[in-house]
Amino acid sequence: MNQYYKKRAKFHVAVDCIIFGFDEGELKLLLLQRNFQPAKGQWSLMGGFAEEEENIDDSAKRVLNELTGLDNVYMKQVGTFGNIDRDPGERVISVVYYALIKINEYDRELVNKHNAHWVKMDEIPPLIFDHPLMVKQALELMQRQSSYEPIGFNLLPPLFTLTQLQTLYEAINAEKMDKRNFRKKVATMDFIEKTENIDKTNSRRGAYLYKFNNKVYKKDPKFNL
Amino acid sequence: MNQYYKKRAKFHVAVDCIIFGFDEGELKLLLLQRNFQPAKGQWSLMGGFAEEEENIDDSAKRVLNELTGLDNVYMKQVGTFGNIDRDPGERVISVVYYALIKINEYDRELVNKHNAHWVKMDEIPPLIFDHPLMVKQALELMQRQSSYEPIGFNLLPPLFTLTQLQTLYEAINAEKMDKRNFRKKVATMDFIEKTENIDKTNSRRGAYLYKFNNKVYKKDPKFNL
DNA sequence: CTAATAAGTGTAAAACTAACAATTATAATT
DNA sequence: AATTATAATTGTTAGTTTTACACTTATTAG
Repeated sequence: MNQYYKKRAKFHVAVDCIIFGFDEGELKLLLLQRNFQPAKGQWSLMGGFAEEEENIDDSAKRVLNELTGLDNVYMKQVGTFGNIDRDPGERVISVVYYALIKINEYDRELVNKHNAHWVKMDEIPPLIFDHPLMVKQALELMQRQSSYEPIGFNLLPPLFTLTQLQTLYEAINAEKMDKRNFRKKVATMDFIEKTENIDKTNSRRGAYLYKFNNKVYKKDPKFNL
Repeated sequence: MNQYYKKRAKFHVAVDCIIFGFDEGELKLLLLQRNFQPAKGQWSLMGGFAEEEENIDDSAKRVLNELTGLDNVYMKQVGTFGNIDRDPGERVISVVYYALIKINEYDRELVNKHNAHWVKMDEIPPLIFDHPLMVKQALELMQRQSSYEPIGFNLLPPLFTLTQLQTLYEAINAEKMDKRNFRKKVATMDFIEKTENIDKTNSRRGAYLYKFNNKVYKKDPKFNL
């Protein structure tokens, strides 16, 4: 070990994940009702400790994968929570990420094993430690980013109707939008492409399915909703 | 120590500061030409290790104070950089903050002692480790935040002219603005208050000095420039 | 064939943004 | 005392974007 670093304090470092999903027209979080210590029985975010030979971003991916079985998930760092007493057990510095997942794709067995549940944003139970603050900051960050980057599509299936897309953004921002104005705006974004496919799940008439074309987006990456 | 945490890896945790200042119509960073190991002689951000009994936010404040002598400085966490090899000496996880300081108020002796220098944003020398990425992210975050929160005033003296204010925002966003449009917008923000004081530093005629009234802002916190 | 339902569509007023140049107040110079 | 130089201050118009608002269409279940 280099002389220089020798007598510096070292810290436990954890990652915590705010896992967003979109289902039944509502934004939801995947939360644990902890079936393990510490704080067994209480509600918390999914988390885990960083490991010796692992980039922190990879720790977050690993922890998310442990719960959902998913890879290649959109994740974004929210920030780091480093107050001395944030974990009453011992000092732990936590790096927080939010994840956007397609709610049909996760591994139900794993989720059951961890005793995790999807909870609507407005029905979040009391959470341990500073997890409520983490959720608040993650939501605010996600709301802001979703307005100028096309990250919302990570919450939708590959093909989606315009009604689904609008409902998603209404859920994210917790406010209704005008249907005609919304569709006018979408029509200006040529990376949101109409397909020939029609979804008849929600109407007799059926609705055209659209897809997000990332290649087209990258040519002229402007987005706002 | 709690049984639960026992065999977890522990990490060195550092903070690094991107210190913004505004001087001579330009945005600048306070950077170290390191007169200490490691990487002595090279340019870097001001940084330091987190201590055992210290919130991470307070570590950042302490490190900033060690260099500038300043307290009560506006600081914002940019994010945490946790790749295994980001510090070639040994693994160090770094929590990055940006700070906005009034460029007349810092302690010149301390700054000299650390061999720190103000560098224009477009003349930043090569920096060690992942510090260039940190600077890039800090600048982007600060630019975005400065557009919707009144943080720019932290870079100005308590009394400032509209020309100064405009030049500041032009420096932050690296783009010219129209003087009349800028002033029209400022006129709509009643928390930017005209005083009776006049500054004759830059013109024979003199320019009215304005101040930012945070109390008024808090009543109706909307800002965009 | 009727009823029910979600999908799909256009227009006009209002608000905001962007582009543009002359006048004013003052101090230094002649 | 008059002239000059300089930054500060001030409005208008055209263009663009945003908002508000309601009917028609396609389809299937009954």
